[in-house]
Amino acid sequence: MKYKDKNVPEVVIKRLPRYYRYLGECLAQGEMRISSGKLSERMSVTASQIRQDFNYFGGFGQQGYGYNVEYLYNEIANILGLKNGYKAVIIGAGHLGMALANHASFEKRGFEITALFDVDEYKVGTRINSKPVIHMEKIENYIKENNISIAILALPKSEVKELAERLAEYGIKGILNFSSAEIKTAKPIAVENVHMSDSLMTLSYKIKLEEDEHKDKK
Amino acid sequence: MKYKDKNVPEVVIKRLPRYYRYLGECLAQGEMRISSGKLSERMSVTASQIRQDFNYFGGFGQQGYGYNVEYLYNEIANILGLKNGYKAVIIGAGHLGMALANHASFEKRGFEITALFDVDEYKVGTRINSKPVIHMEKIENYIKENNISIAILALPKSEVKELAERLAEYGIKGILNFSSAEIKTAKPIAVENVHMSDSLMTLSYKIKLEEDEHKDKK
DNA sequence: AAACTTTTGTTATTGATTTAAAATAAAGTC
DNA sequence: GACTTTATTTTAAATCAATAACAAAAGTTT
Repeated sequence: MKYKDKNVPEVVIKRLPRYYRYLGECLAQGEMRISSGKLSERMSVTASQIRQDFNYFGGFGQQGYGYNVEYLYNEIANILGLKNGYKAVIIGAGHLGMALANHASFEKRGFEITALFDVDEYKVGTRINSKPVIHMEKIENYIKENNISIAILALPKSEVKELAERLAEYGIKGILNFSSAEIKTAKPIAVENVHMSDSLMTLSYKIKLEEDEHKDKK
Repeated sequence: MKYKDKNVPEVVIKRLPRYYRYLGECLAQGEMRISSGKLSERMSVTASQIRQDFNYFGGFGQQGYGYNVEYLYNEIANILGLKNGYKAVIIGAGHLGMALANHASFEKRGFEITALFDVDEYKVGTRINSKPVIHMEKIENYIKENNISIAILALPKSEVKELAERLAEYGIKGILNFSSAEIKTAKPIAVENVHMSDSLMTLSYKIKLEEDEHKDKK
């Protein structure tokens, strides 16, 4: 049975990038092998969970030896599709779009950001981190002609909903959404949200909790 | 029993900002009351979950009536600590730091961003969205004198680990971390991570899954 | 104001995820 | 080369979270 049939829980998927990052570090430090126990210590998760997680995709380790770091690293990359060379565009060349265009880690993870899109005539025609800024009206053709899989949305909430619908029609496979808008398209596509202010609110809760606990002790 | 004693699951906390956003929209549209059923339809979660979630913090609704939108909205703000007026600084005045400084939603949610910090002499002394850019060497005093609770880290991974440790010592209560570094401080403080490239990897997985399912059908 | 409807708060049930334990296989050691 | 150790795989148990069910309370209708 291939892992595709196993219906891997979303929580497990969300842990994979973290494993991947850690293994990358191990690799950079020249470590050849690692056991679930060692990995567990460093990442402060249970060894049991690590083994279980990897087993959703078929065992990559060897009893008595552990996991071969490089092999495991590559396998996770495969699972995540990082070897597929997905191409992405950034929509919105404001501060956030620019920040994302300069964000090296996307390319480090195997994604290729080919262009930015904006409606601002002053920005169109310029380059950001060597990537061209193109006018929004050209996006349909661009996506179709260049086999773009991913749209990274760095624009205001108000414009996102309508745009997402169009992008799905143009054949975009997935959206990385930085706005606080909820995306739901007629043609269902993959969506991943990065709600920055949600994270700040969650942080706020944790701080408040900490403060309250302190107060109670008095 | 106060909700603080109930040990609310993290998953529930993470849903609160989303409820909060939705209720904000309802409020803006002048809706006075809403039932868990209605909210459930709009947000595509079960009504049961909504009621259960709110009940962790004590019932805010009334049988036969539903929830008063404004009251619930304010209660969630209280739970999340959004009324506490936490002050934050952004560390790193690069593209991302600038994007965050211009990101209106932080202030809309009750946080006050008072300054940015950087080591670049060309940036120090300027203003970004009317907030001063201050040299990093002044951060300790600034945090202590201005009662800063939150540090938003928008700088490279390599600098984050050492910095986080220092910030905890200076009395920072929570860190919103935009780098891929894992933060673990001697003095334990609240940390929330926004791993942008992790999200992209998760998205990649979903796209790949979709593509593979398509292939299998053939 | 009685009957009926709505809708919460709460308890019970089901399902998912995590942790632990047992079984197994490879690696290291003497 | 047999024996011990290490560490995975696999199965089972326990914990945690989501959903469903329902009694109680409030609102609505006649």
